Amino acid sequence: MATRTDAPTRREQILKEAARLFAERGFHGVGVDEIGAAVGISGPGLYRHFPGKDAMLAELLVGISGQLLTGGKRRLAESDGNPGALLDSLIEGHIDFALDDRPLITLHDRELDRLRDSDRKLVRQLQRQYVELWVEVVREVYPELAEPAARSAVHSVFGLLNSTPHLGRPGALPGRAGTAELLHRMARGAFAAAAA
Amino acid sequence: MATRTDAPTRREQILKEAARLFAERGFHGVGVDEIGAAVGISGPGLYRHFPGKDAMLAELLVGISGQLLTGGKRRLAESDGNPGALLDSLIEGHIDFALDDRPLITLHDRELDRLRDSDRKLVRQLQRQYVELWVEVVREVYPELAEPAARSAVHSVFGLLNSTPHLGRPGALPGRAGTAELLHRMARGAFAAAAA
DNA sequence: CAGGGAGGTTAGCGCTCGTTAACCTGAAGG
DNA sequence: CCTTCAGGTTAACGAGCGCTAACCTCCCTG
Repeated sequence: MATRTDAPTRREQILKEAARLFAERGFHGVGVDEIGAAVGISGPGLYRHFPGKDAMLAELLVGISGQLLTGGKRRLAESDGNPGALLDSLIEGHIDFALDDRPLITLHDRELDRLRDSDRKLVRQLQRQYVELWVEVVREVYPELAEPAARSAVHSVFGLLNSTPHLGRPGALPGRAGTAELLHRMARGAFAAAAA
Repeated sequence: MATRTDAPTRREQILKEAARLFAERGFHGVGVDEIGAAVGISGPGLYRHFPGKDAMLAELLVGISGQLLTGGKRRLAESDGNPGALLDSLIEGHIDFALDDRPLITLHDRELDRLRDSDRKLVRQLQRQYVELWVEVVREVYPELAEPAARSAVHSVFGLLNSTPHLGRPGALPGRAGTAELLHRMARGAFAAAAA
């Protein structure tokens, strides 16, 4: 990913603050006035950048799902053919995302139902592709794992990795690197145990 | 747990349906008219049973946290001193709850912020006690695990076990027993890997 | 058999919130 | 220097929702 050095656009500011607020108090729990206030403009000014409140949520959720899938595909493409290393890479990518974008992770499985049908279908499709990518890799590493069990295991490991929002806010733990490593070990251990 | 044979009271019906609706569409996303309709009465009739919509959510969340903690304490009291068996018992109890009361599990970590301060504090306190109970048992089984890491591991395993709402709705997997066993193995494997 | 409470009903109030309308302003461009 | 337009502003509308008021109707009980 190219490192951004230029200042974020107003649109990006809005999306970031909206994500934070939606994660904190839920989509219906946040008013447009609050979102506006969070970026220094007031209420209806948002409508110069988005057609409506729903559109912000939609863009956030589609963006999340797309980013996860794109990252997964990139790691798959960069793989040297070692399934174990590829699974480690997928885990690492997911952990990075979960640790760096906690609000988005929270939204990801919490506000999907508030989307218009078309957007929801798109997000679901992206999510499914991401899961299937994992399932295939997991089954290469653990061939004795049947497909339904592998899919359940993947969903469960996502639950494990996505638990970061519930961890003490200011990394009261071993710090970011330590937390990442702990999560990584647990994910691997969970998969191994699933296949036992 | 004593098996209930008598019909559920109207109050219990309301709580059950409210839990389902809140889990599906969020607290703010559900109107009192819908909750009423779900139990065959209409809107304001609910106010014969609850002082308000907030009270329903509060009773649900306090009930969940209390049930989890009570169950955990009971298992602790019934333990024969074998920490490994006690941990298995805790895992089993949590899985039963996650599988049998999916909507409540969903609410548990999604709508806490909608509560009045006093209720939220109570729920948080119950949750904390439940976590600490697990942390102590985990550290007996894996003494090499430092306390912060153990607490993180417990939260992550909760995330793993609470992922059941994301699994295929009608147990498309190995069935309930198989799912429970898979989750159990993964939880154990995750703890073991955390301590490695 | 009167009376009262439990548990409903419908009408409607008041507030919040998403959205639109109308207007303003500063900076860029010919 | 005038125009244009991106990006704001405030006022206000309309819908939805939580909740209350007022009323109704069984059923139980003294």
